[in-house]
Amino acid sequence: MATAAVAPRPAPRAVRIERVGGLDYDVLDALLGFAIRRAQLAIQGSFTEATRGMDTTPPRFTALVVIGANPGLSQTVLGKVLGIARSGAMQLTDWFEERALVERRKSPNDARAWGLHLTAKGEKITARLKERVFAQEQQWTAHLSPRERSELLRLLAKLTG
Amino acid sequence: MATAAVAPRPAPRAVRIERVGGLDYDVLDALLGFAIRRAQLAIQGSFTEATRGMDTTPPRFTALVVIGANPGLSQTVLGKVLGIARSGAMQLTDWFEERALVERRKSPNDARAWGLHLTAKGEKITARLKERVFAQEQQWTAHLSPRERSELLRLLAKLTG
DNA sequence: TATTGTTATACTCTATAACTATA
DNA sequence: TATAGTTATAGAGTATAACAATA
Repeated sequence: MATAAVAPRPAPRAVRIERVGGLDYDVLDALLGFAIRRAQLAIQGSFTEATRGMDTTPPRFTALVVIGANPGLSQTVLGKVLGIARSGAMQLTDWFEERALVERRKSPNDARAWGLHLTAKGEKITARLKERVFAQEQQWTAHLSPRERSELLRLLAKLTG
Repeated sequence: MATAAVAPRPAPRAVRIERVGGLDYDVLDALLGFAIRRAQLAIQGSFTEATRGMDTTPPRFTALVVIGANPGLSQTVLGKVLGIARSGAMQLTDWFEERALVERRKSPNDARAWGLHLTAKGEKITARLKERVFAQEQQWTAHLSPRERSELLRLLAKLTG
């Protein structure tokens, strides 16, 4: 499908919300929602730094991992995993296919659906991404003891059911 | 500035990432980044439900609270609190001013800058939003014991430094 | 009828860059 | 020179709605 080389977009700047000194944050400091939002922006910044030059984003990473672990996945299910509409999952799949990371194959069970599969190149890149993302988590959670880290993971899982 | 009544946009659907049954999430389950992303989407969904009809979003809520607690705040500082560019803080301020929630007043110290202030209407709406958001947090964190909730808050704060 | 993938379209949020007026 | 606000423009990400093929 790719008719021309696609120029990788410039790396997005790492968003870092700094706490503004001398400012009254009022109720925000007591709200879990705000704390999670801050954490999300911070980790997204770390992710961007850790994967710089690899032209990826958190949803792309998630998609590659899930397709890798579930070969033959449909686009509809991919959308559900990511929490986006089918049309978005399709565009994402197009993006991967243009770069030869993912392949669409006819589903054996359902003639309407595609089954998604990583290509050899996709496997390699996914493996490299996993390494980087793990290293980044290591670094990002360096402030926490292993016990705190797993407790945080447990509490977040409990929260989202 | 408002020349015509502004139609409130339709309430955005509450995004809810459901865990897809029978799917292998591979390394994602061990990554704090993914857990936080899930939590962020979930709480954003709850926020949307809790404030339905009030035409707000998490950044808007944050802005109103911070302006309320720090009268005379400049747009530049507002942008820093939210982690967005100055131009974005300006558009947000325009949006508030069109709805008569926030007022720009000349800063006494710096003729270049505006000082932002809540109007009486803005105060009232901010107070109502705080109530709803608190009630939502209460409900959202019902799975957690008070100890777990404060531990989660502590760990997130430690994480983002 | 319902669902999969697709196309077309639109909108929100945010960024960057250049401009102005002050500092 | 640097900074606050502004303007213009652009892009990513995602949504909705309608359609064809298949279930």
